[in-house]
Amino acid sequence: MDQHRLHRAGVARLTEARQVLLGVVGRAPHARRLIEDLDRFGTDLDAALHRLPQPARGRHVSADQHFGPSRSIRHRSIMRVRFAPSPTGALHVGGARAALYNWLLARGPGEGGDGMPGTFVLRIEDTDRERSTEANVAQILDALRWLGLDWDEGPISQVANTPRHQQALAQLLADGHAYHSDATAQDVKAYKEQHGADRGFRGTPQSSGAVRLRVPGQGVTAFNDLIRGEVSFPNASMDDPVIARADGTVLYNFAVAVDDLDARITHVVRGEDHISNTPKQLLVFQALGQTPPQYAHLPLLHGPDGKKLSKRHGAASVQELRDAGYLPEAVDNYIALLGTGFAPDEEFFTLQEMAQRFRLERVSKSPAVFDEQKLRHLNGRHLRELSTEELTERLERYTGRTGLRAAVEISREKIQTLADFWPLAGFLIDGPVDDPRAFAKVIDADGGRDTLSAARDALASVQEFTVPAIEAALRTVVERTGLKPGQVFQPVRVAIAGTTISPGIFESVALLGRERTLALIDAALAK
RNA sequence: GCCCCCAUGGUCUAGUGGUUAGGACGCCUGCCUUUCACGCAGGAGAUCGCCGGUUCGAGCCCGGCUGGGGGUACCA
Repeated sequence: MDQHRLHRAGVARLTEARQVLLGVVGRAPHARRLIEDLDRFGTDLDAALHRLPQPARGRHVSADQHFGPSRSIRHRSIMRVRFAPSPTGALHVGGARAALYNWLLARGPGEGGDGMPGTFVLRIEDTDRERSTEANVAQILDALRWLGLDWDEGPISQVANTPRHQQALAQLLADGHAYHSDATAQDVKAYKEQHGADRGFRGTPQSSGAVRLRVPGQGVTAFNDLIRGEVSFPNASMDDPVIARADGTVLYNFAVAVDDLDARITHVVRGEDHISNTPKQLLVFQALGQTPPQYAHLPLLHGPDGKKLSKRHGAASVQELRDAGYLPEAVDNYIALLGTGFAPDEEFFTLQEMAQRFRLERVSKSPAVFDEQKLRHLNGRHLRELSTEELTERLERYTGRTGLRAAVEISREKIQTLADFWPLAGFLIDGPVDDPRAFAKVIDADGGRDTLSAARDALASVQEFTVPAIEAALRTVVERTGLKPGQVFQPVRVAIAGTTISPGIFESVALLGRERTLALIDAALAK
């Protein structure tokens, strides 16, 4: 269709196409060749257009092996996406975001807004049998559930698909798309020293050894990344990748392609660290004679040092975030924000709202730095959205304590994470904490004890021990002494909480009750 | 080294040819006030990485450069 349009446009457009080529692919060798072709064929549109690949996304071009979005895929069926973590460790926030984006895609209004629900497939990439563990699998599933990211199919174990992998491998071996080779890493290195660093390794077929995929000597392997646009790799610079070990077990780049094919995945959305794996997988699809899915590579998440986020940057796993008292709602909201905007002037969203608004093509191309401060802020907002019942439940689960409801009620406006609760309100349940500095500064200070005992007397004579009555009594002390409110309230606070941080003082006193409050004040005065 | 990707205040983003470059986090000031937090009202902070080009006009288009990142495994 695009070719026809070009046809109609005539020769004049050829010059423009040349310009586009120059702009888009720059000085890549294959672009040079294409441009030369265009120049050589001049007005021979048919010949030139034959070489001119399908424009994708309006004006991107590619050459040779092109795997762009084809209309047949786009409109053929519902979107099938997958998240495929390898169980070699806990679920990282980077992985969590990849899972989230896939989930948003599947739960969203559908590609092109056709309203069709998508399917979210969960696959466990466990072909690295050295490092994969069952415990990690369990932990990853647990983290996904906690985040509220439910899947429609799976978890599928990649190793369970071994027979199919073997069958596909045999096929490639039989039709010459792959060959055995016992070349070692040293052999590859030596090959490059001899042929040049930008020369991909090409082995010679042998009767046994690992299996390598044949990469074409010429041309490029390109694809239209849904986030980045055209991405292309010169075939000549790619090594023939090893797709199966000498013992016959398959490797990642081969297994992924076969599994994505079998699961009829339509969109592969994953981290940018996979971008250079894509041509290898594309070549597997091609060797198998199959149409590949569309790809979208997410920018990586960085730590404050600008490097790929990892354990050394602190709370980098979902479990750690949970332990730090963050809410799944906030974690989802925050990591979704790291990479795309949902609205020009608002950032607070629920999963459902994000699913409605999420657009793959709007995802940022540049890496984002994980900023815990902002997560805290968002967490506070989500926390305040919760009903007191719900928040109490979560807090009781988090602290392992019960009977927190009343304390939660008077603390909820003052905490940003679940972890903030106990340091603020724990004294209401377990009694005052020990903070000698606060005691010295507030009670041992000039007049501290006098004020405190005046406050004690006032509280002792309150008729009904309610918040308004308590407040009235203490304010009377303020008036009578001529002190500032804080000078009266702080000693009481330190007496009952042990420290200067607590929920509202009247509320705290009321919750503790007269007996306990007076006892605590007496104890403080006696200290 | 080689292949690939990226580039708007400290951080996350909006902005696709004409804007005083918008919002959020953080920071600062004031209000509220009982500590903390919330809320409200203000403020500081960006030569839109640099240099060219196209254009009457460029953060937006093109090229080069620089910088950053990813990959470079018989790991995933």
